[in-house]
Amino acid sequence: MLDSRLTIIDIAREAGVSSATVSRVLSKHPNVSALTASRVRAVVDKYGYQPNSIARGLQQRQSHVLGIIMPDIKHPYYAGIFSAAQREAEGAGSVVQLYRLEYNGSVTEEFIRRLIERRLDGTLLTGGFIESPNARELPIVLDRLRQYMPIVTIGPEIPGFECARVWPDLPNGVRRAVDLLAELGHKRIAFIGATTDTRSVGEREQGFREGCERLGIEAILYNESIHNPAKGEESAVRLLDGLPRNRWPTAVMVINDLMALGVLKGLRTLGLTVPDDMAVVGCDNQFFSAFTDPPLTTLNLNAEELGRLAMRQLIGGTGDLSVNAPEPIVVDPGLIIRESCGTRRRMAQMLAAEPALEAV
Amino acid sequence: MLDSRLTIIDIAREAGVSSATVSRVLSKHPNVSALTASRVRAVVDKYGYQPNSIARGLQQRQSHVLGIIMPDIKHPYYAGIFSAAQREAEGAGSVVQLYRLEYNGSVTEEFIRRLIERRLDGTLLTGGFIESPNARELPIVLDRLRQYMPIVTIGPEIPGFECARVWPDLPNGVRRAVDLLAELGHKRIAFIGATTDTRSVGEREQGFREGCERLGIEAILYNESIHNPAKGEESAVRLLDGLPRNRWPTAVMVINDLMALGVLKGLRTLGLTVPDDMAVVGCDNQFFSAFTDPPLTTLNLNAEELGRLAMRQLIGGTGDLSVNAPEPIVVDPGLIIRESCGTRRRMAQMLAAEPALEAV
DNA sequence: GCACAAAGTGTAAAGGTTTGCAATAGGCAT
DNA sequence: ATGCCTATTGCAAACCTTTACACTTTGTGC
Repeated sequence: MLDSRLTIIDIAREAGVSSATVSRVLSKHPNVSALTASRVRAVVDKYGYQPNSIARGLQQRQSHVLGIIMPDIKHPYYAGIFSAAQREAEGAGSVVQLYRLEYNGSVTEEFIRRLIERRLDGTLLTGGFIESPNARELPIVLDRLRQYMPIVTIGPEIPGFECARVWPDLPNGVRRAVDLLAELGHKRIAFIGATTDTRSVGEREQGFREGCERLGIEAILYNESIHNPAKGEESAVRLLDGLPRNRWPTAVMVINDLMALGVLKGLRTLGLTVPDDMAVVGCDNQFFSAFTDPPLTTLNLNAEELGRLAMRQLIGGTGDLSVNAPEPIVVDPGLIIRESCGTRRRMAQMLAAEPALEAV
Repeated sequence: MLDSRLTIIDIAREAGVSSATVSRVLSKHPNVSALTASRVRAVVDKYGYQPNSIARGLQQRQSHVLGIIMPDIKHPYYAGIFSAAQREAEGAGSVVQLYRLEYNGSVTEEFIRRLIERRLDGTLLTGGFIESPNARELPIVLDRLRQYMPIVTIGPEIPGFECARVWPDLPNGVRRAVDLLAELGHKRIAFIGATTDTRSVGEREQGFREGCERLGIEAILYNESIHNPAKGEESAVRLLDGLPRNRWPTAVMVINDLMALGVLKGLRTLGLTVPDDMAVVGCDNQFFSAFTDPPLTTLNLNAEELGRLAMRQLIGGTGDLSVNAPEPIVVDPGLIIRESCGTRRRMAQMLAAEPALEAV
């Protein structure tokens, strides 16, 4: 770890100029003669000198580092956001740091302390913790954070805290899925995975209720706050076991694809065929969803689009305190129609009628 | 963004002490009286002062930032590594930054420049780009990077570059899977997804060959360098189409679970039943793998374990240039036996015989 | 009372850049 | 020649901490 100690002053001395000049050469400042520039660059190359971005950060009072707060990078939804956000930041010459905050965690003073300390240029915030309906002190803590850096969130509005925001319009997406099922002739639809824990789940449920109500469809809500395959399997079985045969739904919407995977398995063990005995619609469009048996109709939340747009806002300075919170950017989930929801023929008709639907 | 300008000197003035004392209070230096400490802390709290870690980093010549270089955070394997590494770093008071480097990218001067500039405390390196057999200049570039910071890699050895390393022992894992298939009576096994692109694939293939050879099993290699579900489906069909019925394998190993998902689908469309007509074994143990139809027998690469161990090395300073490269830490992939490889009865016997096998 | 140690605190330098301002030099019109 | 303008460069302060060193108190053992 030798030449890491090489400073701009060493380069300046060697090139016979002042450190100011070297700095100007390196940051492509116009006011420097071509001759000097080339001489400086030669010395820089000769020693392989790399400017110290920490010192630069101190001087410029910006770190070119952006923080991303999310619960679980292993979840493909968050991974998609993170990936796209990182790419966007990279394009702007910045780098991203991940700050993990568990699903059920809360944004404490101590937590934001870590962010402030780092003097980040901004923070992108997403995950269940900003959706908890009983996070009373959340707006206060976030206000404090905002004194130090711009904030952009991905998700539903945080009551009492206005900021730049990108919003996946889940109510609309789910409503659209309900529309599809109605078109396919379903009159009684179940919703698996309802919970009051987080608002983005609440939004799906809300979209479901509204969609059903509007079309006069009987809505059956099945509560389950853990949304994994195992619980999906269990839920499917319990839901149907708990109903007399003549009250069974003919279609189920599942809160996410992971859980839908389990639902498919549960239905299979009950001897039901999807979609003939029961249509299934998921939510998330995970990469395995096109390869379930049968392939899963689902909502595409456009995680990468969300991440890209949010990061773009952050970099563009829209998250700045001094600017009034702009209207949220709405990202409409696309409905991805595969086989789990009904016949190919019907699909083809739908696609012809509404080109907005995506088929994959 | 007001009080972000508050410095340690302001606090010192307000508390009637010197900045040195404030610094000592904040970094819990012992030589400071309880009285002074409490007075300083009161002022700190009153103004909500947060030390500037950039200035600290400059002074201490360490950033408490660690870099992670990997191709694709959306891939669950890398997400697992990243997640565990982040957690480990967080525990040590550091933070991680993601530097993306595409699967087929190469570690250029320009790329490491970005890392050096940031004065990271260390780098964790993993992904296909360090496995490319024709990356001639890789050791040179990495040597340069190492002059600035410790490096730990996850994966096979990089020829010509010694460093701390965590290695998922794929040959052994695959060999073990072959053993299992042999035990189950298979005499002809295909391997789908062979390629010469990256060495970690090569390692799997090598393990497969060796395993088969040792047991006198006929090995059929099917080359395909793209490892996604669609290619899996196609590969399964082509493999079997290309062989006379009496030369068909009775089992296939697939390079990863994602591709195996497609293989399952391909076999289904061919009218074959898994595992009765054809046993299938994947590799990765992705979270959907327990919910395919039938559930997939697979190798668990222990991504999180890999990430944790690598980061621990990095933090522990084992990646330091001055230390000779230690023996690599070997992580043995666990064989996860589900239904896609054969009968439950046989499984139970296996499990009883070798407790090292994991069942999920 | 004295020598000495220990504890607590302050001073100032250092860490590596960037940048406002001043200085210099050269070009050009007068 | 003179004065002015512009292009180029250097000087030095500022960014905000940490820490080696020095100094002052206070306490202890004799």
